[in-house]
Amino acid sequence: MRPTTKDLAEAAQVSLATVDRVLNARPGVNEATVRRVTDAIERIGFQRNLAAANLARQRHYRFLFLLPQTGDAFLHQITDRIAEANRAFASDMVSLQARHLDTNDPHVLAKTLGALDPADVDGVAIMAPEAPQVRDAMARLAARGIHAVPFLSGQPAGGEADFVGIDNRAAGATAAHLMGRFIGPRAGHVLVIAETIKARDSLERRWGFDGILGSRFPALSALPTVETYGDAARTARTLANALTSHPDILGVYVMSAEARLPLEALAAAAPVGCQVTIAHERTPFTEAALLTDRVDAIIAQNPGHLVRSALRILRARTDRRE
Amino acid sequence: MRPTTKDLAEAAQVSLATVDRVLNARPGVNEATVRRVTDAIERIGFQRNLAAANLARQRHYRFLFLLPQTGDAFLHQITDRIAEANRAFASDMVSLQARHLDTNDPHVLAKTLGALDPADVDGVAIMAPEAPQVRDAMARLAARGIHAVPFLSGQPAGGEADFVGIDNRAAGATAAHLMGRFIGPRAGHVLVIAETIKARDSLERRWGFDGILGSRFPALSALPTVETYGDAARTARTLANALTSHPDILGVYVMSAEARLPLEALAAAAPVGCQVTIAHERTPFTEAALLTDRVDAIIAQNPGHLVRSALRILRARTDRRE
DNA sequence: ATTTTTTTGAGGTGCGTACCTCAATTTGAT
DNA sequence: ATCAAATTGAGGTACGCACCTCAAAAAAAT
Repeated sequence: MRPTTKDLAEAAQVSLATVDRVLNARPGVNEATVRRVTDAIERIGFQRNLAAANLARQRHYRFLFLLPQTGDAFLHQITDRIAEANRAFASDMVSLQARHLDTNDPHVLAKTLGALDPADVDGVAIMAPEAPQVRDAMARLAARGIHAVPFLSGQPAGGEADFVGIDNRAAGATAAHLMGRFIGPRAGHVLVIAETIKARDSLERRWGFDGILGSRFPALSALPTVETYGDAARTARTLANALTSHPDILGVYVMSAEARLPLEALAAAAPVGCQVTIAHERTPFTEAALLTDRVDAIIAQNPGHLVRSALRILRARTDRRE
Repeated sequence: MRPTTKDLAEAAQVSLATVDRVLNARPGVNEATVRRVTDAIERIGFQRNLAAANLARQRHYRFLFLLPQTGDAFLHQITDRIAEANRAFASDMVSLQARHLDTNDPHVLAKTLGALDPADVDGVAIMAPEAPQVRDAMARLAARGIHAVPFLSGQPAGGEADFVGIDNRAAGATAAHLMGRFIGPRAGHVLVIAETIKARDSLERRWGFDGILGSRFPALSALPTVETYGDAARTARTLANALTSHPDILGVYVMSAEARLPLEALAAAAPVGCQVTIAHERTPFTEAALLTDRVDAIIAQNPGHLVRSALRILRARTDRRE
């Protein structure tokens, strides 16, 4: 049988009240007594039953996902999975909610974070580009007892190194490897496209990409990142510009999660198969592009796993464990 | 406030005892009354509090991982993660245990499964090649109320389609894509190596590999699968044979989770860089091989995620949800 | 030695559910 | 109408823990 607080009290030769004081770090316990209890915890291998504890303190986990408001396919998958997880984990007393806002505007995001009430929310998963205001707002969140986790994109690991999503530097490096191998011995330029280079994920992918391309494939050189800002006209224009001023573009790396815009612009500007094309995230669009050879590789992450990972980390932080 | 059984009783105009009878499917309730309660559940959005329920019924989850006994690096990572998850989820009343046995011997495995007592174990994750005896043993397990999930390798989806691990057909297809693109326009043979082709994961990888290679890269043809049986001498011999009888081997696909044996044999039999080499699972060995160009690509899965997925599925099944 | 302060114990209540017993009520069969 | 069977209700105890109060005991200060 698993030891309970009662067993612990007996083993430590103290009362249940004292065990409770020690376990929940309440004041007014002699140092020596605390040690008696902690020793006993080790000795009998006591493990707090979190379900019972949460029941007693009526705890429920309320987590919020702050996401961009673009209507892209990958983001839809994420929100679907959030809704699914919300249903699946309802019996575990967790409720998940997604809120869409202009995550590219640090003011809006910081204001939203500032308005969060610890009485309503226990943790937030934030998908937004890095910005000083946001970082400050997150620090203030932590002070108010709301836990925040960078989700996919995001802020530098504040203190602890937990971040939900793939290793973006490694993803960029993989893209470079594939690009170099697929292109082969020819020499030329590679076009790199992002929604905005202000996003940390794009920066990290670019970093990983450049590292490998420079060291392993010196015949290829990557052009400065083209930014789409989610604007079709702008994307078409800058992309056409790049293609005409650099006729030797052998590859295109689309770093942003939403590949549709750049890929459509590319299809309009150049015939299929001229460039080795690598994109991110599996969506109906990228999948179709892969099958019709308009894309040569997709680097994808599983939306369901992403949501569950965020949930797992937020819950662990709320419980103050690991 | 979240509705409780008490609220449900009130909403359905019945007593708590009847609510309990309906919720736990106890006999002796009029059909019309059952409907009254289920309607009320829908109406007020009642969700059973699993933590409280498990507390009351003193439930704890005891799951067992049955793994091969080979000393390979990937398997070590898995067992490490099992131990880690065992620690991390102890406060959630789950205990994980790993047992190593000769999973290639269906008799041993079936006997082990047959000896499992529902009083000791709630669920099992099984990593073993497919075999009729094992499938039967799993069916009998289910009858005794012990839930089983194929882990990485394994049995066909018995009824439900849950399986823990990557989509092996897709992995094989990816390997073929990379192989074809890396090799380029040359024509020749590709060597495929597995520990044993009796394992379903190898079969599925082979299936996916052949599908893509045949349809997309007709210049390449894959040789019959070479089996290592985990035996170094045998591996070296058969591999050398294959290389001499087919001087035009342009690529090697190592399907087994333990790539070390085949890769060492390959290094001994052929100079580095003669063949495009693709393997599975990230281990210190394969990582080093990747960096020194003895391997061109690794298709990997995250051991921690694998273990947590198995845990999540086993727990869901034990709770009879989804 | 007395007072004050610190530390500890004893005991209770409640969280939401499971599971049990016994009586009360309703329904169906004769 | 009578009896048996089926159905429902009322109430209790338990699970492991949090959190509260009040008194008792021990230690420290005077």
